[in-house]
Amino acid sequence: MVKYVSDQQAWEGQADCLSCTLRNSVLFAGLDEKDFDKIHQPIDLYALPAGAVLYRAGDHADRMFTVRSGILKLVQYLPDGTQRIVRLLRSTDVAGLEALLGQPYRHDAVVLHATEACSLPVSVVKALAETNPKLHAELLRRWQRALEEADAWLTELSTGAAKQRVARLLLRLVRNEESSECSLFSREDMGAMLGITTETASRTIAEFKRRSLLVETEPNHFLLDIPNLEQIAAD
Amino acid sequence: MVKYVSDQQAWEGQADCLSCTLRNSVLFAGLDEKDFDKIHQPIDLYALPAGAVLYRAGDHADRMFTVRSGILKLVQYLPDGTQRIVRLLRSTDVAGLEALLGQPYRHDAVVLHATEACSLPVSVVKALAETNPKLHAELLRRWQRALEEADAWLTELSTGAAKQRVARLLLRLVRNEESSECSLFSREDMGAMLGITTETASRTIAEFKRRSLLVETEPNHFLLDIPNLEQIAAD
DNA sequence: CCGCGCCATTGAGAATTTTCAATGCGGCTT
DNA sequence: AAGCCGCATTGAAAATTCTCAATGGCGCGG
Repeated sequence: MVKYVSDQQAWEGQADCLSCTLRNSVLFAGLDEKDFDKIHQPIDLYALPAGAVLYRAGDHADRMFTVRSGILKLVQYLPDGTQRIVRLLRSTDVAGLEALLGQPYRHDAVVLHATEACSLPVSVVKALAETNPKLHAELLRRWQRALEEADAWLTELSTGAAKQRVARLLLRLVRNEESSECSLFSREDMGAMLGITTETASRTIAEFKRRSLLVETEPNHFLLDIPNLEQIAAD
Repeated sequence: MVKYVSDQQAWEGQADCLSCTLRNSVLFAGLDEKDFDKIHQPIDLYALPAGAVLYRAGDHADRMFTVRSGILKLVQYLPDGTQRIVRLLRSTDVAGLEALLGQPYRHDAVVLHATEACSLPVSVVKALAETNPKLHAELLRRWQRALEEADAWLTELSTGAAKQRVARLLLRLVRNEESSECSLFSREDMGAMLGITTETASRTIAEFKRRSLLVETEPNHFLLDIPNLEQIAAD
């Protein structure tokens, strides 16, 4: 079931940026109280279930989104309809940077794990960026981070055998986590991330489970054997 | 044979930006005479043969480069030493944007087809960008363009069968060209661009030649049968 | 409670790609 | 002129991945 952001059920109220718990790591990290006073359009907060669509490729882009929690996929399509997931967005990431350039969105942005996101009107970000050099520098860093992610997907997730790609994806998902816990996606989505078929993704995960490289604690929720997965990822 | 940019033989003198023939399409497009007067460090022009290295991943990044002609590859490495080409840079493209953020270069930048490039000291670009909003906006557009390229490599060049990928690469190389002429790279480089082996790249090109989808006019220089290649690329 | 639909899993054969080797063709050095 | 080196090409078998199909579990709506 697909829900658009405009769906009222998703709306959770207006964000209070000043007391935001992610204040220090988020796009607006460099702003102070005076800056926030300049914001005259509401910054809405949404709670979005898996499957919800933040925006679609080609849509007129009038806002950007800061992800507070959860996971989103950015999807692109080939002429023949094949879909390719080109990036994942997680806590503190920004979706829809292209809005700043007046371009339409370039991907479908779809929720994979239930997500909380703030909606930032482009006009607000533009206005603040013009007067606040910190925000401005932060925007550049965001662009660069997106680029690094894209490059990493090419080198790590689109190169080598299926087993290596799956192992690298798993490791990437737990990186920076204290535990080795990891909650996966549908096999179809995993395939679209790795440039392999759904069946190959399924077979690989199933094999990892049989080899105890993955232990399923709840449905689609796993503990990873990191050292051995690293071995596979490396070759 | 590898030549670094510092190699004196490559140096062709200082660039005269004001009378640059690419003036309107290049990073500095929005600058006027007054802006150029503010440039106190030389903008050097280099002529680089195939194989020359503009910079290496990890190098301290103190300048950016505008490509005037030729083709460069941006290369990243996997832990096991496998190389992956993540982007190609051509006329009017900018290499080394990460220098603006004070980060080291993230790729090796290596010349594939003899290249002319201008070397822009980061300090110059930074200073100009602070006072000139046009340059500033242009920088954002460059970042976005790099991101679009990276996404396109994922969806077009790292998805589907080898034949499709090769066909898409060929078409991409002649796009925006008046003729269907196209000068290729070593099979090894093509493999590294497409995530396939050197042999598969070679076999595919050889097959295309036998099928007259490619006609070799000079060594490694081809005329393309665009409609039929598009057919293959689509499926 | 039943039936249906979605999704993960698995099987089996076909197709593709990789791997390992060998060959041949310039161009360049000695 | 001979030998060498780098590179494209090709062969053949092995390995991987895809395709097409079937099965089974699970949740949800009727």
